[in-house]
Amino acid sequence: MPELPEVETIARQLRAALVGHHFGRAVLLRPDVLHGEVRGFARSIVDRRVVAVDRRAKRLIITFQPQAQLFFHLGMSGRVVMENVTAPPAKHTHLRIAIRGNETELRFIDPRRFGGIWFVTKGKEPAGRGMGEVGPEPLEIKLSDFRHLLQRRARIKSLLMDQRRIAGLGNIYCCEALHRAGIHPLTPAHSIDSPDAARLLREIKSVLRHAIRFEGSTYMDYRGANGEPGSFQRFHRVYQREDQPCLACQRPIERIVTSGRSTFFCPRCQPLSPNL
DNA sequence: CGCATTTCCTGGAGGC
DNA sequence: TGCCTCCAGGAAATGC
Repeated sequence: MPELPEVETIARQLRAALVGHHFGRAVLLRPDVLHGEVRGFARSIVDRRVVAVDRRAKRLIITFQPQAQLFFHLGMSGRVVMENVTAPPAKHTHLRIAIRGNETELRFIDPRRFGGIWFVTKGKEPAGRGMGEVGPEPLEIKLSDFRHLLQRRARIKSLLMDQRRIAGLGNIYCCEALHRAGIHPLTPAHSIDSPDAARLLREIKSVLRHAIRFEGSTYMDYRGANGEPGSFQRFHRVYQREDQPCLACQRPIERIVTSGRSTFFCPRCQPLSPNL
């Protein structure tokens, strides 16, 4: 489940591998993963020089000359990896792009196909499922703006998961940040007081930076662009730890479902205020 | 407005 | 061993 730290890791690795290089031949094995200006895609990108690789929200953006971009959304099981051209492609490899004068190629692999690729030119914005409007970056948002975000009735976990409000957080890092901040996931956002809001934002930033340092969390599918798993799962305090003791207080971690998602928390460290 | 439900999709887990 | 069913889950559409 690639969230902000996982996509950031892939972006950094791809940046090192791609910037300054030219795309070679592209082979789209599964055309329905490609959106945007689909017509003539392979012809459009061949021989173009990559000038930047960025991340915005959970999206990976490859920019190349002149005036064209590839957006990747990895969904649940998507991977973007650099592999040797002679290595047999994994099952569910949907796109391969050769790199000129290089033995590695870029491969997009996505078994569950919740992810996708968007190709746009002339500064146009991609649109459609997975490419909707997204809120501010959590590592850049100011405390005053974050406080403003919390002025709604929604439960804090649902709000943090809503990409239109704040970008890049998914199930893992929402659960982890809420535990570290001592806030119950079902707390109405507007009832979080000012010091707790500051604490929550601090913990969000801290857990994201820490996770980036450890190249993300690999629970099942996630791999970096170099094929290596992340190791931040070692530091998970609640995610996927149902019935295991809280690392702070020993109470068993509980799992509930909210907004259709598994949500893990410690009932002692994250009490739900009874007067709500 | 906010939340639950459904849809997309596959691999893995559990039942028998 | 193998078949079947169920389930997770990011995002968005739909219903209440």
